[in-house]
Amino acid sequence: MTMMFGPDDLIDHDGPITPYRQLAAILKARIARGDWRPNRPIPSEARLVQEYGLARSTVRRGIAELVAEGVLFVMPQRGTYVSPSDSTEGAEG
Amino acid sequence: MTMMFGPDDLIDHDGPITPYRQLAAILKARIARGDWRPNRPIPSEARLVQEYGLARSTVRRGIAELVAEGVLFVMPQRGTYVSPSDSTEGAEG
DNA sequence: ATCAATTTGTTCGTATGTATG
DNA sequence: CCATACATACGAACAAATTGA
Repeated sequence: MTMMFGPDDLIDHDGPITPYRQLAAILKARIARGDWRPNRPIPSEARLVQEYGLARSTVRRGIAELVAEGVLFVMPQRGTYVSPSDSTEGAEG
Repeated sequence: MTMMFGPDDLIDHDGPITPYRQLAAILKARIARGDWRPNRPIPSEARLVQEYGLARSTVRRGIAELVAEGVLFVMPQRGTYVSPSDSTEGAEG
């Protein structure tokens, strides 16, 4: 299996895949990798803006993608969190 | 081998070859020459319209020709990209 | 209660690019 | 050629709630 994304992967603004989809894929990969655990917050939108060099609207779009997938959930004025998974977790808990 | 087309080649509107085929040949030559790399966008349709003095429909027709050949691929609302080739491209990454 | 910093929610404007007529 | 529609991206500004001092 090949690793598609990493924590320090950069966004390819000229690539065929839209930046917000690239971000969604990167965040998804980082979650799967365990960078952020269930019920734990991911970096703030502002932090992701800095880290990946994207506009905030683009970051929000990428996050919205994962919220729609159930990977993330948002607590307004609090943060964006990794959804608790029903199958993946529970091993060591 | 001889170089048939170049970046600043012009379209011969009175010649026996239709303009859209001339454009397709020009673009193909420029890709082979390395003007645009795999997974990188070629100039926008509007840009090609200006550069070669063609109608947009003609540009689109020429592009469609190369898409059919697998030389280019289009990402809607994003751009037209050079297909990643397995044999035509150079060894240098 | 006041102040400041942080974080998500929302809207507006501008630009680019394809899709279609 | 022009006009319209849609999708995407960036930038800026403001609102609302949270947090900590």
